[in-house]
Amino acid sequence: MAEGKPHHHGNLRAALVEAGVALVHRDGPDALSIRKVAAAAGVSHAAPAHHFPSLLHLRTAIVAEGYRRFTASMETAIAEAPNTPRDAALGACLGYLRFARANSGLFDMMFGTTDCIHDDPDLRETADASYAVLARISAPFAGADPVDTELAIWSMIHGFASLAISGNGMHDAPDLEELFLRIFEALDLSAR
Amino acid sequence: MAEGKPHHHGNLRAALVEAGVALVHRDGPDALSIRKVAAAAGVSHAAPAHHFPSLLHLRTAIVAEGYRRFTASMETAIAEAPNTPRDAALGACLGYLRFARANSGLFDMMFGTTDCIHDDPDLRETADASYAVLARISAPFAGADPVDTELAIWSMIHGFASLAISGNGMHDAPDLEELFLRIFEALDLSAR
DNA sequence: TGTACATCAGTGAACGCGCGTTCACTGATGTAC
DNA sequence: TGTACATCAGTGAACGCGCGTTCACTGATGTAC
Repeated sequence: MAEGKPHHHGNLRAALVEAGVALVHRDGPDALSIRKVAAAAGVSHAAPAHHFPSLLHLRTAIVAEGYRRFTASMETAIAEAPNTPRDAALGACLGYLRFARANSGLFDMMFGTTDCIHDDPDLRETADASYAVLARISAPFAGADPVDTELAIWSMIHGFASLAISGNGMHDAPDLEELFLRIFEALDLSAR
Repeated sequence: MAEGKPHHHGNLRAALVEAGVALVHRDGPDALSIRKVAAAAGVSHAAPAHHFPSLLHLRTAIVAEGYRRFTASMETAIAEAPNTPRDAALGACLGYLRFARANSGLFDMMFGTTDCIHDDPDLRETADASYAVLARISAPFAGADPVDTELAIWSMIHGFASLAISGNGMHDAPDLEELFLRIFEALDLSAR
């Protein structure tokens, strides 16, 4: 009995984060509250205080979990098409886009103005892991300054994904991934 | 006396929008409330109800005002460098970036998950005017499908601006506009 | 094996706060006559 | 020019709500002996 249900609930902390992710998914970032999350996890509204000193801490943990899933989404898509550096870069972008579309509320918390504890070790670590994926797939195309290439690819997919989930500019696109493939062509990667 | 102070306050509606823009600028989109905006405009908290039936209406008016300033920012930057189609496109992007950096809260409301009355005629009109600027500067580079080119430029500058104001990826950049100039190079515009 | 105890996760009541909205009102404005 | 009146913007009190947080508590767990 070294693990699993060590006390009453059995890892309430993880259950709260999970409930928070679900709540943000359903009702958006602004709907997140300690009381709703506690209710969704089936505990009293005072219970979360034992795991998160404040709402800010809970939000931070949820955003960190977002980065974990974000990284996983990119890695999965990269693994599906690993043939060439270009395929890998495109794969990462498609993983990026899929995560944003499937988790728009979380995506908005991660990259919007929602404030978190930016010093939080877990948040730093999970966010850095996501950035590392982008740096890795950009490396083969690096010019004089690798950051330029990273930012070019990152800006393009981030902008596309953001616009897609906010409903701007692509109202009638039948297939967003197909559309992005064409947009991606406009990036002159090999020349750098 | 056909205009100016027609009744008590003298265009309280505009004053509330202005106060709302200032509040969002100082404290972010989540800080926006009818009561704070009324206080900032120097009226009682019940006064706004005569001009905005609900908070959603006020928010919508603020976002519409955001699009007005956004369009103006792009037009100003385009007018400063009108020599070539490429200069115009780059100018629009710099106007885009400057607006985002100077009005990050408003920018977030315009393109984030903040909900508005999307049917509102004023919002539709002001948002369409912004999109029209992007379509105009993209037109000279259009390939088979003009939307592809618009979206490529738009995704790139939108992503860059979003990442810049959220503090991701460009922590140590001394000059963001200079950095964007280099990123913009990666867009293969003439070839399309 | 049994007992006393420290630990700690979760409870439920209570707090004060800011919020959107409602409502009867006041008083200034502009107009009809 | 003066008077009665309709209009309407703004007031201040009141409402009910959901919120984060605090606090004394309960009761289960795990451990020392």
